[in-house]
Amino acid sequence: MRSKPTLVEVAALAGVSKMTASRALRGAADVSEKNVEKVLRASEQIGYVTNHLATSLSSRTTNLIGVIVPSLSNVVFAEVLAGISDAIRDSGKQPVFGVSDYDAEVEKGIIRDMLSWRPAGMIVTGFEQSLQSVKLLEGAGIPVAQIMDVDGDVIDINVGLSHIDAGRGMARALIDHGRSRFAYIGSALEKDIRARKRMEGFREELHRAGLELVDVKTGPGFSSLALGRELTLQMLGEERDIDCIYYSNDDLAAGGLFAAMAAGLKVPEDLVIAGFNGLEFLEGLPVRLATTRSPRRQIGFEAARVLLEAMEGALSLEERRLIFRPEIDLGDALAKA
Amino acid sequence: MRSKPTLVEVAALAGVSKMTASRALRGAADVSEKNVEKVLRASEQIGYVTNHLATSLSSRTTNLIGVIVPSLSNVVFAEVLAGISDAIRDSGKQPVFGVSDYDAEVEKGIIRDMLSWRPAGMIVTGFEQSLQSVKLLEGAGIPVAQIMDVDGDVIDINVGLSHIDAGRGMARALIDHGRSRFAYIGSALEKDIRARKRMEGFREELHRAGLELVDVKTGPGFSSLALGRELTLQMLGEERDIDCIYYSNDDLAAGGLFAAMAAGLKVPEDLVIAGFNGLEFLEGLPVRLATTRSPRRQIGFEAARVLLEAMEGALSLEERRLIFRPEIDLGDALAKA
DNA sequence: ATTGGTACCGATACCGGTATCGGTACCAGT
DNA sequence: ACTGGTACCGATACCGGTATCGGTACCAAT
Repeated sequence: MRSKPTLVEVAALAGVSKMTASRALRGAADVSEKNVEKVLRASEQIGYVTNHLATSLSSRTTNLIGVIVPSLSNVVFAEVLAGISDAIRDSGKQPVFGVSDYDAEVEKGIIRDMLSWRPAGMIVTGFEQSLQSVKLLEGAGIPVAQIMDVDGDVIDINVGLSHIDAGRGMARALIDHGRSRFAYIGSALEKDIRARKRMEGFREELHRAGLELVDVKTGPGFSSLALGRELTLQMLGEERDIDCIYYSNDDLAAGGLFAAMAAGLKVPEDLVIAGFNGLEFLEGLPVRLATTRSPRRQIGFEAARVLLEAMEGALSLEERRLIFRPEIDLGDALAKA
Repeated sequence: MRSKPTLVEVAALAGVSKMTASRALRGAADVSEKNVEKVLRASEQIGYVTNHLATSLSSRTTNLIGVIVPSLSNVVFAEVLAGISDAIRDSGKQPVFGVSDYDAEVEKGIIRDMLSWRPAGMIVTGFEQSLQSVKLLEGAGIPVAQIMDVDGDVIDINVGLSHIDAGRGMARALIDHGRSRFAYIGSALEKDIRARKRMEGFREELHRAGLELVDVKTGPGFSSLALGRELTLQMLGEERDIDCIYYSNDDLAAGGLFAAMAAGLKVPEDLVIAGFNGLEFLEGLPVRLATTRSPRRQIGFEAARVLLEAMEGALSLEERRLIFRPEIDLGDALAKA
């Protein structure tokens, strides 16, 4: 099988040196119009595709940006990735995605793999990197952004929101709304550290108000409607007279809504249901649930933007931190306060 | 900034030639135990990370597999990617993801970018590649898998299901179930070719039974609960006495369910709602909707598996085709037939 | 005619690895 | 002592580009 054409072949066809061909293809200066023309035509004709391996090795820079998220089955991260893509669209940079599955060991492997391609920058989720991962990232000599969370030790760049605050804020809002018998339902808290932080913030704020969680139920696996429904049915069956349930996310909360409906409860009158994320699908539900809108797309966008800037010139410490304030929305509960 | 350590530095520290260091690190033969030991220790000590750019350029092979999906906000593709990851986990290969946003031009750009890294194989979604894309892929001299769909011109490897058949099958099942006044609700049909194929298969089968679509509504954007709800409310408002709506996917269908509930209709007794995909979240809904289960994770897995095999040895034509039969599930409608 | 500047071009030396091939050392067999 | 085989090692030549630097041609100014 004939292998792919190389630059020398293009150059030969165009009747110039490979150096001139290289310049022409890159749109560099110091090439005559005529030759640019010839090279482009030659390149087109034999279907030349640049070999980035050689380019990057030679120039000692790549256009790669490594991005690691914990999951893709969660739309949240799809939106983060979309934000990142938006931000780097016209930069000539190229994102490379990896999924860690909420596992620090897996993440370490991905980081190693990615660094072996000498990316120009890295974006990782949260602060749960293993010590080795941190060392790898620090040693890479490239800008590194940690996103989504802000409660942790920053390696270099940090863009996100405080999940502890998010939990506190929701608790505050719900207390102000007049609720008093709170419960919590979550899943995979051992892995989803940010969900746990929200729960802890929530509990803390309750505590400050002299309240506590009447009941807590957690289940295996990640956010799923069915699990939320299941756990909620169980909880409601125990007749603890709960008037508000905080869920670790919107998916579980929606499942909770169906459970409440099945149990004949009015939402939000009898039971306020609060989730987290502010996912779009909430708008299609029969009831507007309470939630905290996380600016996930923006987080992706801004993280990538700052990363690009950091790749250009030096940024000050505060330019490397971006903290978003999550927006609390009580949904239908607000109207009926 | 000191740049990353190279192989020669490892070799120097270990007191061997870089060739020996190279062999030791790769676990190749022809190196004494003693030297392997020394090299490994030296490598560890200075934190050596192999430079894949050089490795791949030199060896003229990469461990990269390019994967292009149209969207990530659709869980379906997240699951496809998960299947692919599973399949190549222990192969030493590394997936690289790209998102085309259902745009053939964007896809072409991504294909170019990916090919410039000389991947060992490519996986693309559907058959909607531009002519240029096809030429690029064919010229790359690597195995190429087209997934999800099977109704089209195959470049090399094909793993998926027939969406036309899926549409036909659902129509057949619903007719057999006793429904007769059908409507269709979909979104972004101009871009989502597979959804359109399902619709056409559906319509065709109705036609064969002497029936037709009483109403068709489509909206902008992609699958969303809110849109499904909206369009369904509109449709129900027109009082066309519809007893079954086929949606382009489960998300819209779920929105349709809420609309039906809001309109006081009993599902599935008064109105059968049918979607597509068999997403997990259906299990959390108050009613089991009708749907077609697409084996998306398997498709990803098998496509990657066949791709890997194709990279090893030659595969016969039929080994390069895998057609899954979608499984139709009428949900609660079945019980109440 | 000489000088200086500008525009353009190509030879050469890498980038950081691996393929290849020709040693050297050492031991077994005769 | 000589031969042949095995185990191990390193020099060298690439892979396919780009950085660098030193030309050459040509024109304007002196």
